Amino acid sequence: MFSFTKTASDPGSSARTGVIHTDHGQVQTPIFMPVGTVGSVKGVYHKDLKEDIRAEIILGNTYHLYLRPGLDILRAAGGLHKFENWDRPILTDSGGFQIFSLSKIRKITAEGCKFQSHIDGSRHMFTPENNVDTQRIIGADIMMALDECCPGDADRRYATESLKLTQSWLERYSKRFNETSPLYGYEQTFFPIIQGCTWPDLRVQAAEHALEHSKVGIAIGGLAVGEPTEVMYEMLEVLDPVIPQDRARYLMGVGTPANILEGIARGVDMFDCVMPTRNGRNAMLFTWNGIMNLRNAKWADDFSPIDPDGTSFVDHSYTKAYLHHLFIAGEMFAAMLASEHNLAFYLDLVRQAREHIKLGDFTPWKQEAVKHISQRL
RNA sequence: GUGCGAUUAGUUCAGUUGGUAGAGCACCAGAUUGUGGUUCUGGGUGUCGUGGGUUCGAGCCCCACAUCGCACC
Repeated sequence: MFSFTKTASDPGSSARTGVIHTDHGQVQTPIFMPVGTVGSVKGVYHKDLKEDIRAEIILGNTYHLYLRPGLDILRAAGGLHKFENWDRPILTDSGGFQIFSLSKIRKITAEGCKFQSHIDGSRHMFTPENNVDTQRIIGADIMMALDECCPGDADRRYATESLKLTQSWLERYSKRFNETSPLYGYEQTFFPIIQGCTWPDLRVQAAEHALEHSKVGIAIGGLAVGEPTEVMYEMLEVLDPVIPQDRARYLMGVGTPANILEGIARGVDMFDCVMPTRNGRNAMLFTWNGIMNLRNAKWADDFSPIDPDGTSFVDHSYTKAYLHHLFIAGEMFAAMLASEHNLAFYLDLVRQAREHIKLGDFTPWKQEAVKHISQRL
């Protein structure tokens, strides 16, 4: 039975721990979910993802998987889990964000969203109904509702109209979800998404509506899309008391290590972000001591381990000088090592957060940690 | 040996009728938040082969030399 159970809470903040039960196993929260857009966490073996990084759940993306390899292949493969050989939980984003960020030519109507493929320009349409069907075929444990991601600098009028559309799509999505069944023998659930841009009253209204369609969890979307970080935190503080304690809260697309700890302090349980992998491929490494750009010339002759405090085997097997060399040489191994390190760090980050919540000293621990992890090395 | 051509940033090259130099890549930095192995922003790092000459002024015109390339004895 799909469920979320809160297991402990921090006395000094809204931070809490919990467990999500799925047919593919449990997920301890707070959790960070590595992003595996097209059915792979770029450059990382599944073996390492499980044993070294200790990922408990990964993402897939409906927009990308729908375009490639396409629904026929995914159905024939028996769903994404079998296709990519991942037996732990998967969450799929609906593709609403990609339509917002990738497609130059898109037309949003009450019916749905027409868009052109970024690959070949072919024309497609997502509706709440076919988006449910598509995510059924992909077979994610957690499906995300189709929404419109409102830009961070949108005006009130746009945000209001956008929210109305997201809400009507949610009702149709929910209806379709309840009329259909999983295709592969394990249970699926879906998370509605709270929009409302940066207006507290819109956010509250969005949350109350979304909660009507929430069973296990609920997502907070439309943040970290251009608004100041402080505004993002304010929105989380507005939503925290509105969302019942028995729902998993997922802050979509966030963020930096500091963002994650601050999000946890404001009651968020789940995070995903391309930052550890995409920025990792671009030589940015996150550590407990701060952020390094391994392309910088100053690492060229630093023969110390990549990260003496790191939990990944790569942290102790290779030196900064070597990784610097690989980046300058354009070797794909550089991207692999950096991705592995960063994901291991992100998972260690939330693991330690969980431990300190259980110990009851999360708040002072977090304040100290944020100082260190944010500085530039 | 002779003739022709070349020589400008790390590299490949551009450089107006003479007014102390630019571009791509590389390099050096910064950005990146529900991923197109990206993308964007900023930075010029130079004894214009060497030495003379003409000129108010030479990367550019003239002479010599050096090096490289091609062709021909």
